[in-house]
Amino acid sequence: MPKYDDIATVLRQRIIKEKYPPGSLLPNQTDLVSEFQVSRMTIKKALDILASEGLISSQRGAGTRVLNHFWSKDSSPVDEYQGLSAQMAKENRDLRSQVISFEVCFPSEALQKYLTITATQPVYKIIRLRILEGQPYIIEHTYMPVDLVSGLTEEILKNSIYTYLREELGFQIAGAFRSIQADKSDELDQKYLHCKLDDPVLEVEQVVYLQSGRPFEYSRSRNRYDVRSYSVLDVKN
Amino acid sequence: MPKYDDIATVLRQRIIKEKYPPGSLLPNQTDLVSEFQVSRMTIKKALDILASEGLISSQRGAGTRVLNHFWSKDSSPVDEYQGLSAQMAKENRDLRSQVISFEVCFPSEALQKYLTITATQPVYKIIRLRILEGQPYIIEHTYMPVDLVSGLTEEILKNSIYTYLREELGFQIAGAFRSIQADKSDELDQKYLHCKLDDPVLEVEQVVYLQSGRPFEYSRSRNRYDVRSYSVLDVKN
DNA sequence: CAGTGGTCTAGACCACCAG
DNA sequence: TGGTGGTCTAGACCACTGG
Repeated sequence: MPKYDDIATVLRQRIIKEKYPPGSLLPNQTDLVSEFQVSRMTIKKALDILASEGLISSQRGAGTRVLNHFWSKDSSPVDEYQGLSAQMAKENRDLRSQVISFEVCFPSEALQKYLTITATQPVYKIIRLRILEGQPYIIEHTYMPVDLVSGLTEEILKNSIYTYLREELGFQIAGAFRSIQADKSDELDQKYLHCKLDDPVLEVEQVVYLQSGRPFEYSRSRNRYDVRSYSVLDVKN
Repeated sequence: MPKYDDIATVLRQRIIKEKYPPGSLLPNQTDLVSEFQVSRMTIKKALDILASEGLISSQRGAGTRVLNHFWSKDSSPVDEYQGLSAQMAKENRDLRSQVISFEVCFPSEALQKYLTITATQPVYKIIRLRILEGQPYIIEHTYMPVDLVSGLTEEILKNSIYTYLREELGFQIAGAFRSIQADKSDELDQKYLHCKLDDPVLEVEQVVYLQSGRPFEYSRSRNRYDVRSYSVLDVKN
């Protein structure tokens, strides 16, 4: 673990414990250099991490201040996605998956564009209902190219696709591009999420990329509107 | 402008023009050092920028690869918010604002928590309809502490609050915390956004912070579900 | 194993903000 | 004007990947 991560962790704790209270100035970078016995660039990197977490904000000439936050805990960060299973496991919550359908087909034109494949490269088409602590939670429509993601079984779908991809296939994920919108509920939503006819759904569309640069998943997650919201931190510079 | 920004701009252009095609390796960092005649740390910073934009992905031992994306342009990045006026002005789109109500009141308990103020500190309570190219677009419910944001007038509300805050009051914005959810439309939405009874809305809640660490705005933007979606780029490391 | 990217240093200069 | 953070260098060592 890099030094700047350790230093960021120490400083983060001080901010949380209000040793550096909201609105106050942090010690200047030269003082932090003396305290941690590292070079100033390393201190700067640690501060950059905290700034990207929205904890502090630095200004030339002035100093580095602790920001003063409220943040809601029941919102899921939209940019910390390692698969829903991993996210819920981290919070020790019981997540089950029910496979609604599991097929193979040729991709539509839109899907060809998303996954950068041709019309004749087959894709898995998976629909799963995710059940959180006994309550219907999300319907996921997932598409993956068969040549890339081989050997999927119902058994894997019932557990975690992402665990399989990481641990069995050695996938390394570079990131994802997501789009969030509201929609009217469709028949599937009503049947499985127990939405009422006029209930809206919150839909998250995503394309996920490997470190090789290849997209390997396109999915649409349809969330009950009353149980889930997404949060984003927007930090300048 | 820092050197790393210039270098990032040059490399970004090469990626866009496919001098470095999707999936290919970039020249290694030592080669880039020779080409640009800067130190390796500077090259690294330039590459970090491109990585944070989702254009490339680096791996120890292997190299730095160009990612292969498609991304939709009709989605608004959720983390590039300088106020709606500024955003639309940049795209040369005609945005008007109709003031639905403009009052002063004491804050609710929730609002006290969001804005870190007491029950007796008055706040502006503003409801505006934003009209894009003649079409009703968003209803914004905005709350700001009167002691911090002084001198608001209807005239300012009809144009851009953010321009006023930046240019007249000298506000420097550190960032914002947002939460996105779907909701059923209420009477105001139906009346002003011309939603049908069973149309959903996409709601973005946000608290915006100054560089001093103080929150100065809490707002809820209610968007017609069929005209707007938000996009997020999620990059690992 | 050679080659890659990640980290780190000890300085230096500069731009900016405050009093 | 003194103190702050932002940038930049020219090296160095290390961890990891791939053949």
